[in-house]
Amino acid sequence: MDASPETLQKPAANKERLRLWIRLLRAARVVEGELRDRLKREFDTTLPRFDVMSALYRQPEGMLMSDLSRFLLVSNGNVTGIVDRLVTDGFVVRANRDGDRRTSIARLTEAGSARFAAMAEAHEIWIAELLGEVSEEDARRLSVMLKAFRSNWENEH
Amino acid sequence: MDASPETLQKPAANKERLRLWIRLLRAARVVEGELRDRLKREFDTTLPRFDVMSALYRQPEGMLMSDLSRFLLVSNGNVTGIVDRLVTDGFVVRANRDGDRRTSIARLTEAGSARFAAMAEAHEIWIAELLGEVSEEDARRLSVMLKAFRSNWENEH
DNA sequence: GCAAAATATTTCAACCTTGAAATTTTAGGC
DNA sequence: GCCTAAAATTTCAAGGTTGAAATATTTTGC
Repeated sequence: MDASPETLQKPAANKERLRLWIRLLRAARVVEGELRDRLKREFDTTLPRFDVMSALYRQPEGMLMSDLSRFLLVSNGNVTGIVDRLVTDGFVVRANRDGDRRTSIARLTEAGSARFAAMAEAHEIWIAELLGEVSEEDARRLSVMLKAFRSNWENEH
Repeated sequence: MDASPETLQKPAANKERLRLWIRLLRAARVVEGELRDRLKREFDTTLPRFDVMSALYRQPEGMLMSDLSRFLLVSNGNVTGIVDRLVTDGFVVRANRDGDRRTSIARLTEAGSARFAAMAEAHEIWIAELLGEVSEEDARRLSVMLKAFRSNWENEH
């Protein structure tokens, strides 16, 4: 029926979307900033390190560097640096897959796994606290909406 | 009535909040990444530069460095660097307020203002495109929710 | 008036981030 | 079996980010 491209939609709707984006970004920054402070204070670590450990925690057998960067939506070079530092700290080890000497599989050490478990527990409580005023119903509705948004995006790109 | 702290809420609700946070963060990263690419490609600039210019555009008489960093939710030192580079590029100038030689007011030059106007126009179209599948009604509802979240946060901190 | 506290900004080291180039290794075409 | 293309990662320069220390200036208390 309506074949006009997205940019020719009702102008008021586009203003509303812009407002939504700005507020979403600010809310995300507020929460991220608070999480960063707490991770630093309580566990002497950073959000990027937490993210990497979180990804690895769910894959005990480890992840390729490229899978890690794709999953986290960051560049390859970025992951290299973060993993390097986690290795230095003894939380992650690198191995090769099969006989392929190009690949590098990162996985948590026991110390890394234990450390992440502690952080994840605190993290969940922090989020519950920070998003405490969002009702369960709102959270569920919003969450579904965002998942749909992501799926759509993935399919198109 | 119920005086239990946020962390003692219904566990299922907390899981739902955690899921919401993770999805919100990922959605924000997808959109931010796309905006970064386009700003780089079309205007040879960065998101932080865009943010600073956006803030200054709304205050033609300029902003204190500290107001800028508070508004953008970033550190003081951060703003110093970004403004330095915008000054080098001829988009921003610094001045002193009154006789106070501690303060530094940054404001857009004419070139900066013209450049931002062009970027803002493109930016609005991009957001309309990227969030095109969010209905106007959803956008409004979500937007109100996020504003309430922010207001609450500001009052508590 | 002056010393001390408060205010505004900058500087700096460490880390994060990207995108492009370089490196190393494997796979494919012939 | 080679040679070239493809794949996986690392390296690197430039910029972004924080938090703490340093600098410069103004205000306050006395």
